[in-house]
This record gives sequence, structure tokens and C-alpha cells, in this order.
Amino acid sequence: MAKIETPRPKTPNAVRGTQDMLGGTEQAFQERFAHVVATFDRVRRLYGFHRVEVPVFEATAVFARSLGESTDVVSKEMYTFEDRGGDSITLRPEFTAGIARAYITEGWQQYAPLKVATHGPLFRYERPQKGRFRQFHQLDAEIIGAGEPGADVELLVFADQLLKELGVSEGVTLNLNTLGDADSREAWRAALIAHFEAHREQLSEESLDRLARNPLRILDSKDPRDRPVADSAPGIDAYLTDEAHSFFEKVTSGLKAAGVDYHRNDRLVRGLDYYRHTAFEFITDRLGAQGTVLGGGRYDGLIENLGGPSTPAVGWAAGIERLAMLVDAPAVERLGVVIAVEDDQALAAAQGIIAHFRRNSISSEMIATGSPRKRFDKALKLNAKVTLSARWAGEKSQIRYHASSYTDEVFEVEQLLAELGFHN
RNA sequence: GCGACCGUAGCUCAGUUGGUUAGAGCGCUGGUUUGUGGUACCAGAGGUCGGGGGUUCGGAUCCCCUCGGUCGCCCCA
Repeated sequence: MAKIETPRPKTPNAVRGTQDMLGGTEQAFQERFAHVVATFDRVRRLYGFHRVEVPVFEATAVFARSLGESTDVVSKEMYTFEDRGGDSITLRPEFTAGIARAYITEGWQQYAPLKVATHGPLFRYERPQKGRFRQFHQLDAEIIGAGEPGADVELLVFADQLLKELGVSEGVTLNLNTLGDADSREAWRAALIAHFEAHREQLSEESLDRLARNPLRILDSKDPRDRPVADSAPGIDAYLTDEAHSFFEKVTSGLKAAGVDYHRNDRLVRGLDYYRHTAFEFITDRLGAQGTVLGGGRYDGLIENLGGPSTPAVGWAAGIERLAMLVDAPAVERLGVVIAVEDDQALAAAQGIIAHFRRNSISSEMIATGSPRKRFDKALKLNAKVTLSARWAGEKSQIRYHASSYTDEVFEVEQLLAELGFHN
């Protein structure tokens, strides 16, 4: 008979810019990732932020109208597709727009001022590099319906405490700026354009392009050719209205009172169109090119742009992967008990014992493959608090208890369970 | 979207003037030391050398394309 060969199907690779994370070992990225999320969830409660969930995808208009049509995120980085019903859908590239939409459509206005927090995956079609992925994850915190500077301060203190509790605040500095209110921002923007126009010939090609689309971004250009012109450009301070000035004043004095260090960086500008007043980034030099670990600001105009009532709001987001790259891995939790089953006759007894442990909230594992010698070696490698071995002894199965030394005690199953406080 | 470097077993990597059946360590599977054991020894499984095309008698090795990875530009968390 001819042997029939079925071709082995090819396994598709994980999609570019996505990652699979396996936990369980020291320094495993997944363990650090989970640690970041757990810490966020704990600190978030201290500040009274409600956990919210919003959809991973939204109508495309939610993001296009919020972020600004001309931003890179909207114009070339969104995962947008038509669903089977013919609607244009976009995988969320950020949290704020979706939360703002929910605030309007779910009637959350009744809870204003509303403090909410969430975390989860976001999607951006970008070239992957260190600290940048196509599917990435963020922590997010927002205060909606609060126009007073105290909300900005609360959010910043929250962020500061989070980074400190994660142990990453060393080498991470808070860069703080104000973009003023609408009037301030317009006046400043006009002055900037005039300044850059006057020095066009000294700007890089990229900045000439920015001049047309998003002139503010020239300020934080990394191109050395742009730096002289960017550095000599007017700061916003001279264009701030009295209200905008006093708002920023209250934010900075609040930070000082709370003991949060910051660096006033009047070249700091944020990429998304919706920001007003306070803008900030926690930046480190330990992550290569993607140094911003947490960033955000005030977005008073956003909800109105989306068709809701005029509503002030502030918020920030932090990159979980970026934070996870900075934190020390937490100690992996050790198993309570491991049983090496030395022979198959003892298998049933071992299964019974394992079930007992697990029902009593003791994490346990059983090793029953390989040679007896190797089973025990494997059991030891799991580094449990207690290691047992089970083997058949005539009529009954016996369990050996291995503490720290070689002086083992031998128990019968019933005896062992009684010894450990379980009654069968 | 642009640039640089890289792509050999599950993992970390050897393997260049192109030349017989492509290697190691770890991991995995089985076994030995005739039971008290973590580090010893033996054996085995596992690779279309990312994929495709080209040059050549002959390509893991040279050329082109493509896909993927890493880092940077850009963008942003």
C-alpha cells in the first residue's frame, strides 16, 4: 500500500508588531506587564477612579473627529475597515475619544465630574521598534466634567504616585507646559507661523511639511537643523490670556504643594488636536527613541466637537509595555506543593492528594512523566514550598515528605493528609 | 512611508577563499548508575539553513526580490 503523505499545513506567523507573552518565569515580560496593570488598578482606587470598559472598536468618525483629520494617527495609522453591514469601523488607536463618546451616549453626564480609568489594547499601523508596537497596551485615566485646575493636579499626582510605586520614577521627569485656552493658542500659533515663515530656508524638509500641517510640532523637532529656529521661536507665555495664565499658575502651585517635581518645558507640544491648557509628558532616556512613558493633558473642546455639551476634561495615558520595560520583575509566586509520582501504581493516590490541596487553596502540581529519577528532578526544579514523592508500597501508596534535608519522613496517604491538617 | 544591521534545531548560537550524510550547549524523550534523588553518564527525536528566483558541476555561504526581526527617522504611550 502506498503511504499517503498529507502535507503539513503552514503555520502563519504572528502579525507584525504584535506579541505573545508567556508568564511564569523570573524576568518574564508578561510578569512585569501584569505587575504594571495590578499596580495601576490598586493606585487608581486610592484616587477614587471608577473602572470603565469601552469597546475596542468604534465608528471611524469617533476618532477622526476627535484627534484631527490631519494628524498622522488618523491619516495613516488607523486600522479602519468596512464591516459586513457596510459601516466604517476603526480599531481604537487611543482611549480618550471612545470614553468621551461613551460619556455622551451613555448619559454619564449625570455623574459629572466623573473620574474613570481603564486599560487594554490599542492599535496603530506603525513601523515597530523599541517601545512601539502595532497592538500595544495603555493605562488610561480621565476626569470628565471638571474645569478646575485641581483636576489637572489630581491626575498628575496620581501619575506621579503610580510611577513611584512601580519604582520607575528614577530617571523619569515630568515635562509640563500649557497650550493656553483657545484665544491664547490661536495668538501663539499665528506668531509661531510668522516666525517659522521668516526662517523657512533654515528648516528641514520635514519641518516645512509640518509648517503646513501642524506648525507647533516644529518646536520639539529632533533635527539639529531645526533647533536654532525652534529654540528662538516665541514661547507661549507672552500670549497667554490672564485666565490661561492664572489657570497654569494654579496647576503648578498645586503640584508644588503635593511635592511633585516637574520641569517647565515650553517647547513641549502634543500631537493631537484636542489639547488645551495643561499638557505634560513623563519622559525617560532609558527607552531609546520612545521616551514618553506617560502623557496627556486637558481637552476641553473635545466632547463638544463630538456633538456633546460643552464639557471640560483632562486625562492621560501610559504605555504598559514601556513601563514594563522599566520595572523590575516581581517575584514569581512559588507553588505550594509538588508531587513526583514515582510509579504508575501511586498515580491515583497522588491525584487524590493533589485534588485535596487545590480544593483547600494550595497551589499544586503533579509530575508523572519520564523516569522516576527525572520526575523527581523536575519536581525539585519547580521550587515549590513543599516537595513530595509518591510510590507504591505493597498494599498502599506511601508519600515521602521532603523538607530541606535528606531526612525524609514516610507517610501513608491518609496519615499525610491528617498530618497536614486535612481530614479525608 | 524612509534608512542601517540581522534571519541556521523549541531557545542561545557555531559553521566564509562556495565542495562529501549541517554542528554545540540548554530544553525535550528514553535509558544507565539495580531505589533517597537537584548538578553524573549513554542514546534518541527535532532543521525544505525565513521564503522565492538567479549565478554555478555544486549555495547555509555570492547576487536580486520578498517576508520577518532589531534599532533609528517619522509619529506617539
